[in-house]
Amino acid sequence: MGELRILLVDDHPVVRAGLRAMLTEFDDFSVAAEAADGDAALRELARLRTLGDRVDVVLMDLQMGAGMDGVTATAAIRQLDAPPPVLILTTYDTEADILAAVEAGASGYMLKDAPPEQIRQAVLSAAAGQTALAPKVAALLMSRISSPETALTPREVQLLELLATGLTNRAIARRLFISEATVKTHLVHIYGKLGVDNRTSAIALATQRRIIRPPGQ
Amino acid sequence: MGELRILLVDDHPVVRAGLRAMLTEFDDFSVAAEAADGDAALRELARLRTLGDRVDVVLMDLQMGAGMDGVTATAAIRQLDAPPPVLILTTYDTEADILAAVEAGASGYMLKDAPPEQIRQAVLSAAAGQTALAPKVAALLMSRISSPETALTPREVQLLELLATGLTNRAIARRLFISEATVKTHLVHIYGKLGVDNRTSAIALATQRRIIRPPGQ
DNA sequence: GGGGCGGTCAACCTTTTGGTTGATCCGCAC
DNA sequence: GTGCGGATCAACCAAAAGGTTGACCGCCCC
Repeated sequence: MGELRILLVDDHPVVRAGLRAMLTEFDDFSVAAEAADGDAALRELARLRTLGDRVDVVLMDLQMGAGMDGVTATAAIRQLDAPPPVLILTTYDTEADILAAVEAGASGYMLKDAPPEQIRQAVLSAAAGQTALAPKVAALLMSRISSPETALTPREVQLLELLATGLTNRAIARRLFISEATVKTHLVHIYGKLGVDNRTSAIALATQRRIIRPPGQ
Repeated sequence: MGELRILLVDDHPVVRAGLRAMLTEFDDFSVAAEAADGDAALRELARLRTLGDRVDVVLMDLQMGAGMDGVTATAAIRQLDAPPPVLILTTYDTEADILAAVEAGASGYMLKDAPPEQIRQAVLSAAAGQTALAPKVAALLMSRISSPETALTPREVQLLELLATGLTNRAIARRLFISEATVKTHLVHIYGKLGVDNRTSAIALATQRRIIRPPGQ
């Protein structure tokens, strides 16, 4: 089938240059186009299609400084006719990121610290319509489906979000029109599920796991 | 003086490949060696020196998955005889990172989302013994010295970082080999400067103002 | 050598938070 | 209709955090 045509999506010029160098070192890949965010990726994809140009794999970062993020872009790409497979290549292996990416239709999830050969193999797998997961990612998914009892309820997540803005129990109670006692009850449940025993580590852990956004967007 | 010899230190093979490609595209730079963490960087530096090989600039990431982190490595390099200038190239522009790097003896602080030309210029400046700061970093430092009464001291920033990881006062005290009383004193000062009155809002505000990185990143 | 500042510590008190037990109400599933 | 889980609330106690006052030391600067 000749060389594989790749669309690189990453907001860092350094990373794009690295992927380009790494993939084209052996000549089974070529870079069809580059984009710095999701919007640009969609534009490039549309442009290439009108040119009759092929894209076999989209290599997509998740964290994009500005513009459309990787998950949204992935979902948008999968809405197209005969969409190319999207392989996520990112820095973080957090639960929420992975779940969101898979739900959006990604066909793989690799980490940037992977050795070049692993990344090349993943691109090949994606192009062949197979899925490719980094070992760490696969392990995390397995451990998660085996322990659903620690999932937070929507109300608990809402509490956690207010907690992270720095509100006291009383302030949270007023905000939600419930009593302080109820807030405390929710917090105890949250701490139990997260395996912590105070609000700051709850915030730290929930931020790490991408259950909530870091304070300040 | 011929081409500049550079030591690349970054835990991501992709990023190293990108920097290599980006810097050697025009032939005023050449890569003397690469390292995936601080320990390896020191080893490479020693090895190159015994070979009589020159290193004009060390290009260093701060967040290194395993091994010695960038700040520690920078400090160690600056302890050497006739140390090469160390240019930090990282993802985050938070006050804590910047202060720590400058204190460790870094001669510049660039962000990975910078355009290639800016990075090349920064490397040239560093090699010439000048300092090179990304515009965002420079702006942050300026705003800091223009309002010194509300500026946090390095020690206070350090406390704030530990605070954000979810540690209790006692745990912070043990970590820093000081008493709990001292921790509380620092916290009162921090709250006063930030205009808050509890630890969670201090974390929220400090994250928003990019004084510290969001927990777990 | 005096003054300011950052960092350290102690004692004391108030407020907030954490943890437990037990209870009511509601919606949904079997 | 019985049972279960989520959400609500109260009372109580223990622990942690917040706030104040005052103190000492080392360092740099004028």
